Amino acid sequence: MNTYDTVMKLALERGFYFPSCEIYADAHAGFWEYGPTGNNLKNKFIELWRRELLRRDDMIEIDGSQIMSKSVFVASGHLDNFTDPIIKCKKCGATFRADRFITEKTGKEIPELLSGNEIDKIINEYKLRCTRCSGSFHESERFNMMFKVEIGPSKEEAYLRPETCQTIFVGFPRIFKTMRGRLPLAVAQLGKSFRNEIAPRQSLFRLREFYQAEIEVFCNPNRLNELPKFDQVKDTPLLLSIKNSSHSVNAEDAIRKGYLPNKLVAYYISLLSLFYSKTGINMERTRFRQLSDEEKAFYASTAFDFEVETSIGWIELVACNYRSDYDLKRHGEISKQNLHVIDPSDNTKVLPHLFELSMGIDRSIYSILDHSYYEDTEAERVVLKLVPQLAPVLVGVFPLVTKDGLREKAQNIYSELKLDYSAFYDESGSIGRRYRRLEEIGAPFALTVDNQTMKDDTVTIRYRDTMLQERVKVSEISVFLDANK
RNA sequence: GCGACGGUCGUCCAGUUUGGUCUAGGACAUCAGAUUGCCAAUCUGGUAACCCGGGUUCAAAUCCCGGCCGUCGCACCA
Repeated sequence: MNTYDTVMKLALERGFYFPSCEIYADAHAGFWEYGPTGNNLKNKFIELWRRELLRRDDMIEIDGSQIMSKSVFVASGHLDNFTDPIIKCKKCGATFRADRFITEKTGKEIPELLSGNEIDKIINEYKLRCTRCSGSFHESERFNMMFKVEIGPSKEEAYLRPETCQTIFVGFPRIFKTMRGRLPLAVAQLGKSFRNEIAPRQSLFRLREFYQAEIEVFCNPNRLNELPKFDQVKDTPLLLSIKNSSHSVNAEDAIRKGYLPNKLVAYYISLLSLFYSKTGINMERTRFRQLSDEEKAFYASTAFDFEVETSIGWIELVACNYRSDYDLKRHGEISKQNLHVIDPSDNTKVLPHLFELSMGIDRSIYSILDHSYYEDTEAERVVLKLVPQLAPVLVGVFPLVTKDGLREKAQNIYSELKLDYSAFYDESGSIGRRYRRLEEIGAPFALTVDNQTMKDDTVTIRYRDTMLQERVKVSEISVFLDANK
């Protein structure tokens, strides 16, 4: 079994994640649920995100609505660009991207937004047939990857957001005013997004409903190098992949050598890198890869993907896009609102540009599990080497035996700890089995109450990775945990 | 969405070829009890599955059809 399969198995067995609606035969692909263990891990990941990115950089966080009106997506471009024209063969049912198919067969360059009628006309004109079975085609259709919803009895058209950032953009004027914003201003949001993927696959990787954590940095495009706080991160080591060649440089040199365009971009990429290095992901198996023009999203002018190498290949965890003024300009035009703000540093009116960090939470969670999974063949055990901050359970509390008052002593210790730490109590079976179960969900510490505890009020504390134990006074447990969490 | 292959306890697997002996078996996990008392020990007992729907048949886990899910390939991937 490869690591993907073993992680999948562990996820199912230990309650990390599992298919949504799985007891029903009509459950659809692309929907997954976090079980108790995975939910703890995800919550701790998010808490680390808040600490290492939002609080560190004084960002502000909002929580926007998942259903948004049609106009939002007229403005954002998703209604047009998120739609693919497709043609289906009448005979064998094969489906093709209409525009690509025509270009390939006729050599004709097709404008991206050709109407269905025009596509059908060209198909007839050139007598195009299915490449697989030579069948003729149905009339062309459009497949939109957004989920449409109907609002109220009149069924007004609206959509589930395909990316969380749109709520940040449309909320920007009020957020900026009420929070007395100054550029650059970073607004963050954690929430769900929805994409009607044609072929969702590989559990947490290609989902139809998924978590994003997005950070939108509103900035003055004329001041991208005026950023004093850049000095705090200028020595951050970065692995950059530019046009297929790798560069290991610090943030300052990355700018000097032209790999990164400016201090603002370099600053946030550095913060992101520092954040991920604290999640337990092996940073030597990551890279920031600059996207080619063909790979970039329709709104991005410069784009880097933060990628991580897992057992199923290199995976994009974060899209770092310089979106320029694309979004605010479009929302300004369509809504007819003025989205300009004053930059008090030179008293000019400016339509902010945007640099975004668009993080996939579910993929990050998988990557952390993938990099943490460890089979200790010598001790015949499976260990998730999660960093203590992310462990679903921080500490297990076990009585060595249940008699002679050890059970009650252990239960007392557990009661003392459980409000402040993710603690877990277990007295069933042998002590070794309890240790094994605990390390499979990545708990870094186990406390065991034994006979000596009753004499000197100390317990053993066992380290997950080394299996070594030492004694610590019951009164010092919190001190230990605080120092190691 | 197309194609190939697959879907049996929580997990992995046996049974499907050749319909009946399957009231579906095993291992691990899990629960209860006993025992031991610091690393998945032992013993006893228990819980627990044929993906869903239809068809053929005296009889379907097994054959047929449809759907759903999974893996892989193609396509897609803001």
